[in-house]
Amino acid sequence: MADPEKTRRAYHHGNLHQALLDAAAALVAERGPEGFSMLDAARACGVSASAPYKHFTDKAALLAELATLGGEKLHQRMAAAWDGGQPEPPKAFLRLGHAYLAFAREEPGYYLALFRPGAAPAEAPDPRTSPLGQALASFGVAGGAAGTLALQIWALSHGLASLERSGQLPLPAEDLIDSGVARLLRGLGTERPAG
Amino acid sequence: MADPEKTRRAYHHGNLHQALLDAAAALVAERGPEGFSMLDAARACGVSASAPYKHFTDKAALLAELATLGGEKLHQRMAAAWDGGQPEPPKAFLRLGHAYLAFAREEPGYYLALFRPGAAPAEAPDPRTSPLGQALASFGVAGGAAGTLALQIWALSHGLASLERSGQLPLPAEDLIDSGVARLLRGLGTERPAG
DNA sequence: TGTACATCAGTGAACGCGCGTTCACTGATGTAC
DNA sequence: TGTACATCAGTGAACGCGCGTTCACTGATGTAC
Repeated sequence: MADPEKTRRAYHHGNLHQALLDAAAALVAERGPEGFSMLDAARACGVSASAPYKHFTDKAALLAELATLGGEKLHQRMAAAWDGGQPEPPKAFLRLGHAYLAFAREEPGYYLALFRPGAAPAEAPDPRTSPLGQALASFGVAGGAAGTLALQIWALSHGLASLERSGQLPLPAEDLIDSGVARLLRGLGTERPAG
Repeated sequence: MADPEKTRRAYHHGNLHQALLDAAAALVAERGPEGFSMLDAARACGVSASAPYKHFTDKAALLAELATLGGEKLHQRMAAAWDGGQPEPPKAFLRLGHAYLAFAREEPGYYLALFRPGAAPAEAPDPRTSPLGQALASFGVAGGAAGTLALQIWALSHGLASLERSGQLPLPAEDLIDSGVARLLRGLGTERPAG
């Protein structure tokens, strides 16, 4: 809500652009990606209904920027969690899953905007530069198996985050992702080549 | 659109109730759970704007019934796919995952209504009577492991269906769920008891 | 330091629109006798 | 079979509302000299 670092730049409102994004994220978190209005966002910033149009051409443009920022935030969290695989890849791998869950939990507005139905997520990130891709590579998983395993881990994380959000997980998501990723990795290890 | 079996009962409109649900499912599939309006649904049925209120007290009531029906449809598909584990559990297990994906694909309106953010999904179904619970039991998976594995498979299926819906799956969801479930099962098999 | 000017973030009134919902009504159907 | 009546699904006009967006404006800030 109050970011003292930024209020210093008090030109007129200050950073209405960022304030609107923050307000929109909060509203999306509360009421879903379609349940927010430009007027709500303006009100939350203490600004007139037309002010947002000085910063976003459109409601759609605001939502799109929210999604873009969400993608960046998620990537940053994942990269920080992987941290080059320190101190050892298995530990870092577990941090990756936790980072995904934490993002969905702590930034629900950005998370929902990013995965809102109909949001084109720019392009799929290059798996080799993504934290998950690096993690798998450092485990010696390569080729087709790396691709399928990465997608399965992603889907598992995403599914757990979604089910947790809708209150349908009777067990802690962290435990489930830890043991799930471990099972996927161990299952891959004992795979017959022709499977 | 035209279900000849049902048009026979042509009392006034016929089955406006069901027609409205069908129309709403189609609209939700197109524009998301919040992107549909009662007027759209009424228009799609060729009926005045106030007619729906003879069948649903509310827009929320219509959405809630859509979600309830979605839950039943999903359960029916899963039960039919499991089919008592015939002809052998591993084969039937694969059908389970495919049934989940098929539901999300073929009934997107019901699927989205069922998992819409903020939709309270009645109560969680009893795992022992759910097709997934039966399947795990017939594999000899029981106790804590059955619970975590069931949730992991559910999350994996749900995540894959979601990612496919938003066009982020570069590989066929069926292949990923088959190999993912196999890996989870194999990984569970080689688990140390203390893990 | 002081003045003149350009910039541009924010105002507030206004618009047209579609929505959810209500209400008194109409007219087709089903039922009792 | 025929008549009288109750039921209730659907009508259409109307309401108040919040929304997205526009537009001419104002007034604070930054810049040039």
